[in-house]
Amino acid sequence: MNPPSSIDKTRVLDVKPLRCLSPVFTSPSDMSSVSTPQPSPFVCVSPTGPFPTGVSSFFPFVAPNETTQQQIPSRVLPGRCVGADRLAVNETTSQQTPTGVRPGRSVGADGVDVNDVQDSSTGRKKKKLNKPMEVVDVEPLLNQLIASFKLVDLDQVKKADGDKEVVRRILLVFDLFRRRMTQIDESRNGSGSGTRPDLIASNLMRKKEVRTNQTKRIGNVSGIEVGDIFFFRMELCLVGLHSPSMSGIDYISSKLTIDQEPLAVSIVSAGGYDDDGGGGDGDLLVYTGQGGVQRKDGKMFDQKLEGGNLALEKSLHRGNVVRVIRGVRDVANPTGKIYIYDGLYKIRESWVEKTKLDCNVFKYKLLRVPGQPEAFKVWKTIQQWKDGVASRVGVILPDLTSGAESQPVCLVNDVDDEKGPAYFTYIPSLKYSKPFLMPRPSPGCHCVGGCQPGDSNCPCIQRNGGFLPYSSLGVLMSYKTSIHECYSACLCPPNCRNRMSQGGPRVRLEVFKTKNRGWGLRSRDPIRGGSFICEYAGEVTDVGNDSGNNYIFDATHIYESLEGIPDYNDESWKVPFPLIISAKNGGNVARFMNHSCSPNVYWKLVVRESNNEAYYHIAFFSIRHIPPMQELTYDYGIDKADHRRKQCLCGSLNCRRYFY
DNA sequence: GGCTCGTCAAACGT
DNA sequence: CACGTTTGACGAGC
Repeated sequence: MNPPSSIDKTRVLDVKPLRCLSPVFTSPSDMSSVSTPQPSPFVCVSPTGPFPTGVSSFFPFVAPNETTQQQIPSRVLPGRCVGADRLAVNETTSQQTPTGVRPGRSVGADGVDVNDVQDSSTGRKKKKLNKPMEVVDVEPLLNQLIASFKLVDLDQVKKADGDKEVVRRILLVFDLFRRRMTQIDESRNGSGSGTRPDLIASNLMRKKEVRTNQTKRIGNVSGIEVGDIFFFRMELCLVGLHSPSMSGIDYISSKLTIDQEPLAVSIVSAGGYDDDGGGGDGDLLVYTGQGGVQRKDGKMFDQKLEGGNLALEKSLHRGNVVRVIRGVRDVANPTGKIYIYDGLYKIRESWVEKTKLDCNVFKYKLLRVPGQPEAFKVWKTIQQWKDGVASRVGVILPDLTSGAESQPVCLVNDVDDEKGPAYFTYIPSLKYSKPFLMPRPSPGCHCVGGCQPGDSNCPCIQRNGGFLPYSSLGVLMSYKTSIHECYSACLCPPNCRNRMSQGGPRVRLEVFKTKNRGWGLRSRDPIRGGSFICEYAGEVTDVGNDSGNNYIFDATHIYESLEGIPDYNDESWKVPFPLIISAKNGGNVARFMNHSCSPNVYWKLVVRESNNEAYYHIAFFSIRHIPPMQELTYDYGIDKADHRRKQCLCGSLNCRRYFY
């Protein structure tokens, strides 16, 4: 490890990173620079088509109830059928067992109803007093997501055998839908009602046959790479990596194999039994067979050679490979687990062991097939760095922010001998010379204990359409174009949930030297889909023709993205002025994020309002779950002027070949 | 096909 | 915070 004092940052090499942006004003003539902001209604520059002002082509996350429709009368929600189409989240349980409702579940006037939305014209509250107050009509929402991600009527081939694109879109729809249901649930019941949004989402998707890789196969599953991570068992089911919702062993039924023998296809090692994760390189796994435990009373008995145990035995004798999914505890969410696809293993031997309680259990020793990309091993290595057991090669600086961020950001180069990027000043946030003036003053909240979901009186929640935009885990749940965070006029503490982008990165990021794209950004910690990563810090500038500036974020670029969030295309453009940020002289980790045509990160507009001033910030969020050490990239968008483009080296299948 | 059963969930409460 | 409680979905097997 190099002590920071040994590095003279002013003497590091000045190498231009491969991220040359040419900011160009494409704004209409009535737009002026930041220095003289117009207190006029927001101008929506639509990049994709002539949308009428204020009307988006797609807006999936409108709460489909009457009040919302009144607020947006021009918006018709197709396929909406009150009654038959309705999904009852709590309806069945509360009606079937009206006396057996658990505490915490809102069954009446307690809690805050979703439909309890402020009427903007009268200022009065409207409350839907119909009996099924607990019913949330979420199915149309899912239908819209399925449509917008082109998953309607998947053909039989795709259902049986998927590809990377289908897998990605299915996982995206699952997580977007699940997060939105979590948001609705929290707003009604505070910390949540106990319903399982993950189960509801997967159940509905299964009914609609929005799933893939249904054909069980031995070996890798198309569209899923070794090292991919998952946060729910249901995600494994939907993409065909491991189909049982709970059981640890997946196998092909004896009816479906040629010689009537069951064959194992995948196992989940998640700590339910006394498995041995194996020391050393992490390519060994001693797996315990299933059964032998009575779930009701915890009694133990002998395991039997049937079901998954028999399938593993048969796979051993045939020498078949088995997919291994390793479950680890999620440090960021101790009640949850992360499932890592660790690739193919071969069963080497099996035996029967006596447990402490004198019961027989089956044991299977599995060895990882060599030549596969590292997956679980990466996790082990990172843990060893953390524990100080293993030292890291190529560390140039342990923290290039010099303490400006709460999490240190390591500077690493294990590729060549370059000693670091060009000198710059680390500033953690965006600098404005002048705020944007609001046409009307915007009050701060009085949530001394932090904004709480379901508090319909909180002005910050109202500005976000009646919902807190972030979950308790800090995951983005809102689909609105812009997020309105609490700011200086608010009485809530700095750790308020609605200040997510103000605390800097929460994961341990590192700036590293890529093989062919200059410096890049990645995370040592796993990142859940929808997590805040960092903002784009720098100085707001109106200099759009500084060709020597390689560190520019330009919100006036066209951001079209098929794999992004549905309303990513149009509504993100509601910046009231052409926002261009220069991070040339000063910036944060975001200035190192490279472009990709198939990115894993996207940005949203975060508005911080204080009385009649507004500050617009660019906040980056993960599009999907990102395994540790995978490079973080976003789509730089397209410059309409079509000049100064650079050759793109992102390497994705749908690469546009250039970026700006 | 309907039914039962068992299963290395996930969230919340204590 | 490790453990129990609660509510579950899925597929195998009958």
